[in-house]
Amino acid sequence: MEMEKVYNPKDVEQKWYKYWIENKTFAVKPDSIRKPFTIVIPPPNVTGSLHMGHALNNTLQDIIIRFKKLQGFNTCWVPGTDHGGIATQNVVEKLLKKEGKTKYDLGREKFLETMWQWRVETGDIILDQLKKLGCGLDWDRTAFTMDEERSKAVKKAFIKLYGKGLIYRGKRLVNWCTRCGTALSDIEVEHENEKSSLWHIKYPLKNSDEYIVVATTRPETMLGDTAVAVNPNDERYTKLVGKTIILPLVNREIKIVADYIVDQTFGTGAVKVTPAHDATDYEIAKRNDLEIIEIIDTKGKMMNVPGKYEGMNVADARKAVVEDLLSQDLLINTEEYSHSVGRCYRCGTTIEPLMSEQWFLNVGEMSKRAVDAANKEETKFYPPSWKKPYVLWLENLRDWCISRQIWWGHRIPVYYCVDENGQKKTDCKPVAAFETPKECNSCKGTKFSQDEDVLDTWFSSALWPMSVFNWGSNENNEDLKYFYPTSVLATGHEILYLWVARMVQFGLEFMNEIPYNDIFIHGIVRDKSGKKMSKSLGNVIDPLGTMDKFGTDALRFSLAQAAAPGRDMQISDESFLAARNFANKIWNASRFIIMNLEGIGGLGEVKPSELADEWIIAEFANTAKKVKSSYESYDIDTAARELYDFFWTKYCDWYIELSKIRIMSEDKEVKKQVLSILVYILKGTLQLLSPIMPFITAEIWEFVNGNYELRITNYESTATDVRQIIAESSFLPVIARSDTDTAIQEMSVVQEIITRIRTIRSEMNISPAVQIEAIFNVLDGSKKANVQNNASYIKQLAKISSIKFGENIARPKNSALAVASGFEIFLPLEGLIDIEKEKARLSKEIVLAQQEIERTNSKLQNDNFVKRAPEIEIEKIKARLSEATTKIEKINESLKFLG
RNA sequence: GGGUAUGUAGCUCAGCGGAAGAGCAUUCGCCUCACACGCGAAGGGUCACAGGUUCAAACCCUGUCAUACCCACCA
Repeated sequence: MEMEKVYNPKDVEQKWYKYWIENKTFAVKPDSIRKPFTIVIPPPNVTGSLHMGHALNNTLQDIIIRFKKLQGFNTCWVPGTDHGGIATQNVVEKLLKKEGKTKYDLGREKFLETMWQWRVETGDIILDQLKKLGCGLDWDRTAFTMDEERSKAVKKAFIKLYGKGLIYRGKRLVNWCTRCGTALSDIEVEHENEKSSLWHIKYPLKNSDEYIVVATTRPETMLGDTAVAVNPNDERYTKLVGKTIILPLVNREIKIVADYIVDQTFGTGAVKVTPAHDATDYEIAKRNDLEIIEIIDTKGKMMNVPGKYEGMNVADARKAVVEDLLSQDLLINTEEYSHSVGRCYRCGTTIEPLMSEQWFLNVGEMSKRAVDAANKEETKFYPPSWKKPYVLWLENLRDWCISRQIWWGHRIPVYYCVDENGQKKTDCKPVAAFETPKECNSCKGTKFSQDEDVLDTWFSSALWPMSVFNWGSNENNEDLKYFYPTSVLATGHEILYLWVARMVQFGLEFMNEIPYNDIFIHGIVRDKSGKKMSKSLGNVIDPLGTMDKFGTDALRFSLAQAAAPGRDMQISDESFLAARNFANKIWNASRFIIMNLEGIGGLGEVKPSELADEWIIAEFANTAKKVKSSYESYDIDTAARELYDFFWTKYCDWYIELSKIRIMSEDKEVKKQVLSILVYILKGTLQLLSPIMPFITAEIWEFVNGNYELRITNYESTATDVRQIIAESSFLPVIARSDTDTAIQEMSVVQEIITRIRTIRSEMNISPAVQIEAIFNVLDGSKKANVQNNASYIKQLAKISSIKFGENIARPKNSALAVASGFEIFLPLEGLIDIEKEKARLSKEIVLAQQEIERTNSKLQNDNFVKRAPEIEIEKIKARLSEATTKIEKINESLKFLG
């Protein structure tokens, strides 16, 4: 079976993923010998289809999992999806709307049926797309936050917290989305700056001509004012505190109160207080024992207000109030003003703070424990800079509003004892339970109604690392014991608080143990111009399209290469193209080697026989070490770049080129010897690269091993005896050598010489077909042997016909000069040389050498440097100085010679 | 108001105490028996600015200025 000239990813990818699935390559069970390495996927919403953010997130996880597998860990990566609460309900509501229906037309039960049906039809799309990405997930463990097992976990967690008294119900000021018709938690509100106005309004004092001026961005809420507040230290208002105001338009009597929170410098220093619709005002009201009047209902309409305004929506009410104030001469001025407005993170509607009866979770103790864990480095951040904001957030956390007034989600498992008419019996205590209770504990009644609300979708997400291992049905099961705590959580920073922090809190609460040791925070994928990708901007790049066009490995490589921990990245076709070219380079280098394996009767031992061999083995050892430690610390970008550089520049451009002399050799043993090394380095590199580019490396691996007939064409499950590239503990041993540095140093001398000759060839426009002669005038005898021994390299790569060595050789006529690493190299170029060009070239080199002399001299003349710098450093500088001096000397001689 | 990052070649980014690097783009030469998705070579940078520490700073410290994101009870 021949390899194609250009790598064609499509067939290869399909074949291999199918093979992995059919052979259960990623299926895993607890194992008493091997250590586990576990990741739970950040479950994408069932609404979603794969976007670049998912592609990045899952590529990184897959890289980590595959690397750990190679290292010998029993790796487990659990897939799944999130029911996505409000977001998902909104999608289905929109579909209904197209048919001209609302969820109320269907009713709760029918609507949920529709939702489930829709979920069954579309919910797994994203999982299939993850397969296309090549993710090594254990599909047998696929979980869904609303499946039976996960639902059990949710109920169990709720009941436990309820039993501890940490969950309570209360009427509080909450964030309300009038469109979604539900309360939201504090972090589900997104703040955005918006241009608006600051209205200055006169509030007349009772029985007086005096008035106090308040400034507000929400004039319509004045209808619900129950006080005006000033700062107790504000001398302007000291004598007004305690006085009564007649609230305009409403004619209610309200008091002027003093409260420290009022900023004297803002506006007029006097604040109207609307406790029912503003968080600050609510606190002022609590401190000052003020009445709370609700004037906006859950639909965003005015209520409990003078008839004229009753039923108006907020925006209309604002206009009306402003007009009325104006006509009564109570509006002093309107200032342009920009302030931040809260919006629903799911639909963008302006949030209305209002009083509502909700379920809350007291998170005080859990937060403290999470902070402790972070401070003790039990949860460790990559990069560490995320720790501080994380801790700060936890420390200032308020109780979590966990109830939502939607239908899609986990219904709150609280049951109320009701009478014949379905009315709640106030004397009987509500019960939290897995199922409807049989009998009321206090009145022995048998009729119950379940709480109408559902839980915040993030409540079930917070249980994910436990619930996927069936914590819900059995706390002591083997999987949970073995895989929990998981090893690392990889995610973008946008859900650090929403999800990551809460998993830690719940993990500590229920398992008494953090859910993961490492928190790997990666950046956000941006477009070419640095903008966040979004549908509305029309700048999204579809990863599926990218995979089709450039190949999955190319997509993965370009994401990996850009994924420095914590940093956002810009992605475009150019980066995919570069990665695709890399894949093709790997393919062709491998193809070249594989072609040459034919007929050599197997490979031999890896035994270096000359400098290039020593050198590439040394370089590979260095690369392998760096790459492994980079994977280890989630510096995936570094690993990718190291491999790219090593493979392309060192392996292909130098080693393969140098090996060609021996590959073409008539002597079979010589050929075999060099191919053994070529294959060893190739296989080693493929393995190190396989976490990032699993498909192409797997395919080539089989070709190299000569297994491709078996594996690729009819790989039926019987072929399991052949070790795959991604088998556990299959890292090839890295040959470390004691003389690593010597080989690298000696090689660099040869490389420098080759490069300098090539430069001359290029600048003198000498066709590659023309072989030229080189004369080496040895300046530094210690380097002679090395270069002489490797003269064939110079001949091969610099296209030199013959090399002469000598001492005190004068520059031949019409020759070009290169001074490098202890040699003066003359290239006789009779009829080819352009004397003027040569002069210009040499003059330029002199300038550079001159600068070098100045730099090094000034250092050596600095007493402090000579006294305090380490010996090695001083030696280096001296060497540089002498090299530059020789160079100038030699070039000057030549210039004189040229006339 | 507080916090966190980031400012290095035209673009995307590495480097984080001892001579400024890569890829793409540009220019020149090559269809060299693996690859034109390629090979060889060249040009291109007061490493945001100002101080400081150090024999030595793109790298450490301080401040300033940009940019991005996050948090906050900006009426």
